[in-house]
Amino acid sequence: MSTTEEPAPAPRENRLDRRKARTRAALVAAAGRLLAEQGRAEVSIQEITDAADVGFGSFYNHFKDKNELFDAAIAETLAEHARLVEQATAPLRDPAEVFAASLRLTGRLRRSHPQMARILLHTGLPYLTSDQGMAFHALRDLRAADAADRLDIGDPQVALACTGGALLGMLQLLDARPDLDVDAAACQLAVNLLRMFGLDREEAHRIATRPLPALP
Amino acid sequence: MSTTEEPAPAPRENRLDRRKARTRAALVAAAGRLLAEQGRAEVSIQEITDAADVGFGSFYNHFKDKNELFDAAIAETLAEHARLVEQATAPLRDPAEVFAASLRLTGRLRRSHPQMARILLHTGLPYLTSDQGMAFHALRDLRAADAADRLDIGDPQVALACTGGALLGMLQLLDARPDLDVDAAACQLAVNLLRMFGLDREEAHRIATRPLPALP
DNA sequence: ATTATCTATAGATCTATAGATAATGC
DNA sequence: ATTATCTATAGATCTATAGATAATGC
Repeated sequence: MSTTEEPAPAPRENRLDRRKARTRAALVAAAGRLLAEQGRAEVSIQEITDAADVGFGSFYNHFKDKNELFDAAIAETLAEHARLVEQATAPLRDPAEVFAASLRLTGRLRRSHPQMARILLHTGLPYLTSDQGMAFHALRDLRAADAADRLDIGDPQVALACTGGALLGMLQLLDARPDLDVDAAACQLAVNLLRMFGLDREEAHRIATRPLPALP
Repeated sequence: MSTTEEPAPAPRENRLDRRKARTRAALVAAAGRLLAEQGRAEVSIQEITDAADVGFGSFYNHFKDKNELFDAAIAETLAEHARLVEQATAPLRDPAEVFAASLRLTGRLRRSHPQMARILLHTGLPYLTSDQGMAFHALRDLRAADAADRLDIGDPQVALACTGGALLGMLQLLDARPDLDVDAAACQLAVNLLRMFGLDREEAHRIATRPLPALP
């Protein structure tokens, strides 16, 4: 309403703001932990606030309802996953290798970041058609590899659905069969998808067994 | 306890049994319809019995709780799907074509059997590691094609996870984007997976565009 | 003085059962 | 007489809010 646009309210973060942020973060973290073990419906707000060590009523200072919190927890997990893969694959030059390494790293989450793996798995399929995080980056990588003539992906949307679906199928397999060799399975997933997009068996295998950049 | 084993109690199905079976079937059918639209947690037992036009209390004559009913509804859907694909692919001789046709038919469920497609999608990933229905048949088909040297599937468990996951990813894509060409997408799914298992692009395309047997 | 947190509780579900009613068996 | 179904309800959640308490700002 004022004629001059407020340049920045400059809310000058104070201790109160930090305390509020801590409470919110505790709720989001607790929701993430619980979400890795159970479905949304099985968890009550009371359980979440208990796990976060926060008063029950405080919940409503931060979230309208349970879904809003779970959505925040999932968004955070997806962003963390994207950041992690992004960083680890940054040094790679070959687009096909970026693609393969992203798949292998995500398959290995089962060991390196079990909670994240569980949350990706339970969030699952609906996320493949959203345009945030993993799906967005995967589509970008696929297009890049196609443009560089390293992969032949056909319809990008179908390619993304197949890639993301196969990846989730693998996370499900690793979750259900804890005895499987995670690295070997992740490697075979990458081989399979490289072949899907036109590489021959030997080249796919070569690319999928290159040393994997360490996670941050 | 009796020394002679009862050969068959021969319960001689009477009208009472048939009425009971009808009530049960009405509950299962209603659960299927509701499950295609909403998650288990969002549906109350009252809603189910209303949709089935059955008294609330009757529910407990047939099921211990809501999950038991939903499990029955899902099991029935999966069995129906398996039967449908099984029948339609029975005349085919080439194992690679059986594989491709199964995928295409399932992708097309979106149009031919929308409720079934929704239920498969929502049941989703957990089902890939169970040993009933779809997963079981797909694994059998994959092994057969591998044994006949038509496909090169590598580790069967990984191959199944990739196949089932990609299929579910495609069902999700078709569900989220109703404007897509179902047939074209289903065909491309089949091409992608045939390539994953060693066929070259042209042969994959040829097999994936053969006339599809009609659904029963 | 303000703001976030906490405790306690009312109200809204939803489930599971008890008891009455209707349908079928014999 | 038996069995399934239906209606009604008690008891067990679980959510959302009101009001009290504690922490910080100024």
